[in-house]
Amino acid sequence: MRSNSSNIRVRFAPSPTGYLHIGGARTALFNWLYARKLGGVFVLRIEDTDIQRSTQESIDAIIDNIRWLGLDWDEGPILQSQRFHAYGGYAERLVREGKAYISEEKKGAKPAVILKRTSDLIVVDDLIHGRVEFDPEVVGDLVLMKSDGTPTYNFACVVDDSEMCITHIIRGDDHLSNTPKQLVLYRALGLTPPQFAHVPLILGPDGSRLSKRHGATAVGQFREEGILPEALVNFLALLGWSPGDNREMMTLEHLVASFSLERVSKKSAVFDAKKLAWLNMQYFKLRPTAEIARMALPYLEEFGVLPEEIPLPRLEAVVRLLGERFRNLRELAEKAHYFFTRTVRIDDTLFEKHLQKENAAAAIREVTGRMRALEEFTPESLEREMRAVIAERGVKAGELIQPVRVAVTGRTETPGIFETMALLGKEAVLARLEDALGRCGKRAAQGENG
RNA sequence: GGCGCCAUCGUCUAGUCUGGUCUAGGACGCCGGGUUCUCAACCCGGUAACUGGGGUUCAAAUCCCCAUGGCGCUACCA
Repeated sequence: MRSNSSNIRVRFAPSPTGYLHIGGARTALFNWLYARKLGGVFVLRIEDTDIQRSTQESIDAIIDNIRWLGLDWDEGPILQSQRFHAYGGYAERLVREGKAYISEEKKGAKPAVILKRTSDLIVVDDLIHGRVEFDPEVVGDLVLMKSDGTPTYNFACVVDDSEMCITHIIRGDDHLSNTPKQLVLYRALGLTPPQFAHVPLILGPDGSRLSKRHGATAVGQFREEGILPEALVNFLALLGWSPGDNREMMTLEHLVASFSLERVSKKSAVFDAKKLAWLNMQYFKLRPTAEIARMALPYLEEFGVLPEEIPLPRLEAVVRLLGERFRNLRELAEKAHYFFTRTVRIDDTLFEKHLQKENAAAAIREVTGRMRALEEFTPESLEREMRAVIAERGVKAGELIQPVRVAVTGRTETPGIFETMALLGKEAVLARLEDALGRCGKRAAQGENG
């Protein structure tokens, strides 16, 4: 546990009924930033009172992803299910004091404990929204303990937050309507409520609350795509908050230094995947090549390249050559895998367009010959030979380079062709050029016969 | 339906509290140009917003009211 200079205590309390969501991650981040900024304590509490839907797998995944984001906690994880004993006493006390009553016996089930309604105006003093008033009638009678003997969410939440001495509850806007219920509970229990800060929701591009139908929404999915944690954290921080000085790229340290609840927006924010992609690219620029190469290894597998067929130094050279041509690791693998395969596949339309053109075969045949004679297979020597052929035939550079690019890589967009071929190596380049020439010949023969 | 929250470029936002310096700034995206063997990256340029209507005021993106719209909550789920 780290030393704390304030008595601020915040918590992140996910319910383990699924994976860690983008919205949850941002709530966790804001809580963490607040605690770290003010020297407070960050508590991780797992709200697993819904035993039907809560799973251990989900708990593990949530914890794993919080760590991956670079966040840590000072206390917990505390499982609510381990605290079932704590709630009954409070409920009994409220009954004893005449503030709650026991529901009518339903056959076969235990009676529920229900808090009687109050008539006092309920005022939420929200750190982000300011003063919000609620008619106590919207709360009505409140179930505390359900017929199955477990506490309701709002009751467990209040008891836990109080016992854990939580001073600030930072959570999603969707809970603002829950707050009057909790306030009523604090009042009934004679407890001082914590400060509330309701942060805006994260929306999908269509303006409705972000959900699965908008595509990737779980932290784990972004992780799998090859999004860097620092990029995701940075992006999330900018959703509903800004430093106010036009800064875009910020590390966790920067965020801690400049974070404040006063600068959190009231307006919900639309998740912009393109901006995330851009940020991710920016962060890739800051990562050492060797590190990126190591991270890319498993992604190459998805393209049928076995990790043992990938010498790390060679992969590093590929990553270096790729430069800024990828926005996530999956994209990197997609643009790198042809460096590791024996042959390339060129689909018909591509072949048609670039290799069936007038004189393409003849030109390729000529460069192939020149390359075969090359002692040194370097970007310089390759460029020299290619340029010679280009000059000789009086064509534009692209007219030779594009067909060669397609023949050698199977795609129209690659890093510089000379560097690409040099890295591919003489043997592979010649083999691929000859494959292409063979296919040209076959096509030509077919054309003549048919 | 009831209750609540919110409202600046397509998007994230600065500016609103403490009216004038805002002919509204930055970023992503998009469009155009440069560079160039393609694609990126990079550099230059451009596009584009104060939801509407009433007030208050010498002055309103900023304060007030109403309307409209969007979202959220309306469980013995969390």
